[in-house]
Amino acid sequence: MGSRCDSCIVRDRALCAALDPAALQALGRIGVVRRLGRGETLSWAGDDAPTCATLQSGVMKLVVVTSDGEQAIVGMLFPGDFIGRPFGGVQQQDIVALTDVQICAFPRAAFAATLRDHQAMQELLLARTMAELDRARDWLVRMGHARAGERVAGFLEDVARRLGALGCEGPSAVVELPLGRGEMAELLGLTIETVSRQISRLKTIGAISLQGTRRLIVEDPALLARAAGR
Amino acid sequence: MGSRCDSCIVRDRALCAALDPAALQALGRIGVVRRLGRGETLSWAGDDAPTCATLQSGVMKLVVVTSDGEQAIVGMLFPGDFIGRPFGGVQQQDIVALTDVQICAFPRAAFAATLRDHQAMQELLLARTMAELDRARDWLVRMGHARAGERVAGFLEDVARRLGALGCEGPSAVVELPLGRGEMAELLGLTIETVSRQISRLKTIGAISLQGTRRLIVEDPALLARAAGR
DNA sequence: CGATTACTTGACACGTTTCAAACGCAGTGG
DNA sequence: CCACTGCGTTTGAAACGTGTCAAGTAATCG
Repeated sequence: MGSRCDSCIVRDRALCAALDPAALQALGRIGVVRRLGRGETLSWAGDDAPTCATLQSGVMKLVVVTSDGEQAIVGMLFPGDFIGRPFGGVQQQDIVALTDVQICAFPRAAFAATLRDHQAMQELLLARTMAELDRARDWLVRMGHARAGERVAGFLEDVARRLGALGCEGPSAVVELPLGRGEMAELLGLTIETVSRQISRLKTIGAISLQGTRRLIVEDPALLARAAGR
Repeated sequence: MGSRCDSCIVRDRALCAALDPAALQALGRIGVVRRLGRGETLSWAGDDAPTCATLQSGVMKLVVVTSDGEQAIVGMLFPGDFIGRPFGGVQQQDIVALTDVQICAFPRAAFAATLRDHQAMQELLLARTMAELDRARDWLVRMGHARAGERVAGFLEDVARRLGALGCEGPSAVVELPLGRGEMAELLGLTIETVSRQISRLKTIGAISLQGTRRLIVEDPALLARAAGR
């Protein structure tokens, strides 16, 4: 374990450590900081997506509209994550800010050129994309085999960890949930009502508590993990 | 085992078209053909996976063992698909042959070196990995929001298409299913019984018929697509 | 403060799982 | 050739969990 795990700081450090300064400088020259407010859409599914970017702060979601008109969230982006298709291909999802976010945007052609000049960066991007694939497959297992209670508990655990609040300072942790109940339902393939019921259940067994509806306190991480089926 | 392979990825048209002959020659020099029988495991989850490979013929599955001891199939590999982690990272799934298969295996270090020498190949691999990610996310939507009937119909449609039998010759098509009912259940997050019932239902409405239990005939592709919810 | 939105809780219907049994087919030995 | 056995598949009945519909409560914003 060690220091603050998995938070954006360490992720950035991993990126920095793996890259030589020249590569970072090259990126800096073509990058532009952009801010989006909560709810704003960075790009739409089917767009030619002329920009790539890295997420610097905040949380975003990847959304697809299903054939029956419902929205399904197929992924979340946390600080340090990469956005875009440097070598072509169409982004299949809308990318929407769940909180106020700050990104560093790169024109696609320029970003691709920078990748070509800096092997290590391209290799890192490939390794990350494969890691993302593993994460998507983990969710696939969850969606296929986990009951509602396990999905909700697993999601809360995941968010707490990826926002850096879990496993860092003592037994309990506080997180501001980036998603409302409806969005959790879209992500987990459940209904709002079921999500709400499962959260209530986690409260009654003492795994978590809430301040308002969005501030989550993980009272008993072990209990939460067990509810998630791990 | 296995012999030299001069045209390891010839079956992969897209790859060939995108790559210059020098890159293909370079791959041919380091690649070795291997065959696996149905049921054999190429590599286990957690292995350091010292080889990369492309699948030349047959079908393979990616399997994870869940915490409760069940197996879940999180992906399938068809001819032309890539296997492995050229730049490190641990393969998180078992890779098992569903049929007799033929692969072209590359030592990881040598494959990585070849990628470094041939930019276009590495870019292609990245693009493919991102496409694979999209496919995993499509399944994620299915697993989250589709009913049992839609999952089964969607799966059959997908297999028929990826094995090249659909959309090629007229209205009906014949496919040898690479998975038994139990494996379909593992893939779709259902039980054997439910899969069986849904297949029976697709027969009664005339979308498909069966010869034995594994030879599938798509009688009405449009009807099958509608049952899949598209 | 009221209006609007988001969340929670309850009762019932529906679909999937679970448990159980029957069926069909391939391989084996009488 | 047939009965027997083992395995995968199909079918049936009941239990369970989640979705649906409806109402009530808490939070947010003007």
